[in-house]
Amino acid sequence: MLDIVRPTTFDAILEAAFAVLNAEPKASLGDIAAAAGVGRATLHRHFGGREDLIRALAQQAQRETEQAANKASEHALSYSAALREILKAMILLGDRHWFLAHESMGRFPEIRAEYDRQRDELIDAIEEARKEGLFHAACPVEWIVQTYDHLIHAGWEMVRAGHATHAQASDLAWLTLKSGLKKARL
Amino acid sequence: MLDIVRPTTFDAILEAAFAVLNAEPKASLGDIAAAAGVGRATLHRHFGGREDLIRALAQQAQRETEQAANKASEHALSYSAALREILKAMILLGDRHWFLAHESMGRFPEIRAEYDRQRDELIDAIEEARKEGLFHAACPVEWIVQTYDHLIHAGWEMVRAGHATHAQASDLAWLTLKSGLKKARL
DNA sequence: CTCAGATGAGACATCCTTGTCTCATGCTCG
DNA sequence: CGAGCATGAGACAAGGATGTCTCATCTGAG
Repeated sequence: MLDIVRPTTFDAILEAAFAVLNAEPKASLGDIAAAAGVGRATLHRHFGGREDLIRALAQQAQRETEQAANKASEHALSYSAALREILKAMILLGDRHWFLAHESMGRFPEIRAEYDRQRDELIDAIEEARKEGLFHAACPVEWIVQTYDHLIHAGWEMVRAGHATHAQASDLAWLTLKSGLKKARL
Repeated sequence: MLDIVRPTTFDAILEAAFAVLNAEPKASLGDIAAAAGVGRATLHRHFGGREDLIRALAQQAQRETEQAANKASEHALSYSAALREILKAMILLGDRHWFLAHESMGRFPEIRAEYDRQRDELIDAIEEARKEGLFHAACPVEWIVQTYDHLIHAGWEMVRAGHATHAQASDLAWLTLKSGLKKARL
C-alpha cells in the first residue's frame, strides 16, 4: 500500500545477486540484472563492473552479519547464550554468510581483514563459552568453528527447503552443536 | 620408479578439474588444462566440451563415492557402524562429494537420478540406524541428512587445512554427529 | 629403425560477456 | 505543466572463452 517502502533498485540488484550467485557462481551480469528485474545498463549505472558488484555484495554481507550478531548478543547473559542467539540470527542470513565464506575474498584486502577480525571475535567467544562448559576442553577450536559455520548453513538450507521453520532449524542446530561438541574431542 | 602407474592424461584432467572447479567454479577450460599440465587441445580431444567434462566429473564422483561407500560398509555389523565407516570414507572424497552436491545436476537427468538413488539409500540406512538408537526418534531425517553431509565437508576441510589427520577428523565428525543427533529433536 | 598414436602450440572463427554510449520513456516533484 | 532524474533497450567495440583444425614433435611398440 501507500506506506510500503519499495526496495530501491540498488537493493533489488544486491538481493538478486546474492540469490543468483549462490546458486550459479558463473552467472553473468545480464542474468543478475534479469533476476533483479532491471536493465543491464541500470546495473552498470549502480556498479562500476562485476568486481565492484562483488565487493559491494561482500561489504553488504559483512555489514548485515555484523549488525545481526551484535543485535543478537546484546542481551545475552553468557557467552554460550550469545553464541546461541548469533547462530539463530545467522541462519536467516545463511546466503550472506555462505557468500562471504566461499566467494574468493583474497582479491579484496579490506574484506579479508574484516572477515578475519570477525573470525577472531567468534573464536574469542567460543573460548569463553568453553570456560562456561559448553565445549569439551580437548575439542579443537578449528573444529568448533567449522561445525558452527556448517550448522548455520545446514539450518539455512532446512528453512529454504521448507523442511523446518526458522525457530525449528535454530533449535535443531543449537541442540546438535551443544550436544555434539560437549563430547567431541581428539 | 618403474612400477609406478603414471596417471593417464584423462585422469590428470579430471583430478585437476575437481581441484580447480571446487576452488573457482568460473575457471576456464584453459585454466583446467594448465592445472593438469596438458594443452587445451588435448583436453578437447578427451572431452567434447565443457558440458561433457562436467558430466564426466559428476559420473566419476558418483562412481568413486559409491565404491567407497560400498567398501566402507561391507564389514559393518550394524547400520550405525556402516554410517560411521561411510562418513570416514567420504571425508577423503570431500571434494567429489561437494562437487556432486553443489554443481548443478539439474541439466543431467541421469546424474540427478543416480544422486537421488544414493540419497534414498542413505536415508534407508539412517532410518535403520535410528532403530538401533543412534538418532532421536523425533529428529527430522532431513536434518540428519543435512548434518551428515555438512560434517563430511567440515571434516574434509579440517584435513585439507592441516588442522587434523584423516583419522582425527573422522573421529571428530562421528562424535559430533552421534552425540549431537542423539538429543537433537523438534 | 619406423610408424602410429598422443600431445602441444598456435591460428582461426564464433559466441558470449562486459563496458560504454545514445535515445526514448515514464515518473515525480516543484 | 515542465523539467530533471532514473531507467530500459539496443547498438557497438573489445576481450575472453570455446571449439575446431593443422602442423610439428615425441614416445612407445613392433
